[in-house]
Amino acid sequence: MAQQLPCDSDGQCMLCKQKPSPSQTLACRTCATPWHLSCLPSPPLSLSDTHWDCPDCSDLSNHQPVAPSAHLLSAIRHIQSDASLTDHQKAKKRQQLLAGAGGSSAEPSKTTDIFDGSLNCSFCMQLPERPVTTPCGHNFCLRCFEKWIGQGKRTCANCRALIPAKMASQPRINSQLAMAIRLAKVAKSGGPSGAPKTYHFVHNEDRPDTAFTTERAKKTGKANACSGKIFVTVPPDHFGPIPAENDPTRNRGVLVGDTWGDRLECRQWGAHLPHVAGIAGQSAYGAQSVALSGGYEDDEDHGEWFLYTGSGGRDLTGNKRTSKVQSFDQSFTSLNEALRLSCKKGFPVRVVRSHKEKRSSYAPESGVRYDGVYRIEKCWRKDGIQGLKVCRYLFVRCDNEPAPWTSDECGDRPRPLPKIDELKGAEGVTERKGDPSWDYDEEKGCWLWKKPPPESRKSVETVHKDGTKVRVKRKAKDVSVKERLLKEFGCQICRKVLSSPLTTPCAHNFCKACLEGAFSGQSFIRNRACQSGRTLRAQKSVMKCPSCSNDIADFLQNPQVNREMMGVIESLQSQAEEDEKSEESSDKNDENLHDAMEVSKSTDSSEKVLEEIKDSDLNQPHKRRKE
DNA sequence: GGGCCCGCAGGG
DNA sequence: CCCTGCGGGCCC
Repeated sequence: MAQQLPCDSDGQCMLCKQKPSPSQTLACRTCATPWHLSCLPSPPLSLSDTHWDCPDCSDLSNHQPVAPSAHLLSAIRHIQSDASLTDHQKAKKRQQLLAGAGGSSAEPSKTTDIFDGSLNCSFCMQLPERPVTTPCGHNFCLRCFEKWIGQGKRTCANCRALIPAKMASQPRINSQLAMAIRLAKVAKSGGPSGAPKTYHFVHNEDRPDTAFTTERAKKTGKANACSGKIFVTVPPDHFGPIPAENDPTRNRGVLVGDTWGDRLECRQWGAHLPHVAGIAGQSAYGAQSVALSGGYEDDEDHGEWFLYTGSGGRDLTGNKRTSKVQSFDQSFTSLNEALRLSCKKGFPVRVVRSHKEKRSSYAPESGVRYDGVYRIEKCWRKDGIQGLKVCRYLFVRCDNEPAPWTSDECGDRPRPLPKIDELKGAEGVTERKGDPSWDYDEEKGCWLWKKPPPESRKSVETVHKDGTKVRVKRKAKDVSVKERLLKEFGCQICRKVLSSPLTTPCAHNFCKACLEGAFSGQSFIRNRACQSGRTLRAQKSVMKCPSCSNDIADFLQNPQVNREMMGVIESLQSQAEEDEKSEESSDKNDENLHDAMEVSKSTDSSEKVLEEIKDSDLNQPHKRRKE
């Protein structure tokens, strides 16, 4: 092994004898020793990675009974950063690694079998649920750990090392370990031919930083900076997850667990746009996202559900942007009303958590993280901790991707509402009116828009390299719903409205039956035993997209029906039927003004549906889901 | 760590 | 145009 030496007390590298610049220096998270980046045998992927252990500390942890998956994670990171691999190859390598099969690559021969017990919770002896990791490198379930601390214990149950007071009072979930366990479970259950899941890793290194400061900004850095370019193409008032289709730079969308350094970077990827405010929304339209950043002491975080506090009531005199002290009652106006509207309609609300929330175990250790969509099940007002009225919201998670802190392989299922004690003293309790727009479909096994998402009231603005701005406006065309249904959702083989649509990675849509028919002469599902590169290539060469001739052999290996698209088609078809009925009735009663109005309303709403869908998220390769 | 206070973004 | 806002950097 190459010699490994850190910097000395003067900051000079003991290996190359040079004094590296701060940007070339990396501090170990465990012992805080600085290291010269370019003298490290295996430098971390990113400078902003604050979870880096120096070679001494990672060796140390390796000698201990439990290695907190440091090697495993660095191996995973290495695979993910290998630009020569396709996503599919990466997935395969990860599976090999996590299943303990050992890598064929020159990568660390040291692989950790996650199921060998070494990572287990010392209390329940199972793989930790919501894992927390002590500085001494032992893992526990959050619940088991809290129980232990609740008994007044302050030492590690495994090695008796002292647990830092900060960790005892406020343990934080090791979401990297949660993810590693999740991936390992997938690899194990999926077997060698298991589908490459849509789980992902965050590459900090490919995150452009284009925030800038103007002449008049007196403070340096991002304190008074202008926002950089918005990379995603969803309109600013877009509800719900941000799909791959609206992510032209990466073509992957914003995925649960994506983490950014600060609110400005989070903004650039569209997860939560305001760079100070905690709520994004419009009082007459709804709220799209919220940030949990610890700004309001009444907040209460339980991961899958949390109690959120509205904004306002603060004294901002003295040119302040935020304040700890409340000086007047909050009311359901402005942003608080926007949240209440999202509650009534059952819209999905994106949630980001910031490291600045110190009282939550579910907050990320650093930066701002996207945790998926939640619904607001109820809202009300109550007397806040400071004695004045605050608006309150019960958020419950309803995302198709698993939360960053869980090792469950699948996303949320509808869950019973938690019991909220403070509802007893609440005033103005508001609940949903009618069926929620975003809901769980038992048949399809996922969350989706049961009602069409609200039509965007804004345009998407793209800024070209030369600085010119282009506005992409929506245009309403006077075409029947039926006609446009065919146009937007027609199979590219049979030219009829898609039935059981498959969306290829190249974003072309076909009925399942049509595409299967097109390849009926060949083995449609590749033989599981035939995985050598040669066999693969031989079969690949004949499996091309009928529309664009792109190679779709990988996709055809396990094609999944685009359920979201299917849902929208169904909803549109029923809209079209309704329209037809309305037209019939209006033909009969065309002297009746009221009926005529109803017709125009109805047509209007179908138009809205189509407008929304046009710029929306459906034409993306379908993500795989658990059954 | 806590207090201060700035430009910016967006709602209305 | 004015008001609000769960940031962020700096100074102490």
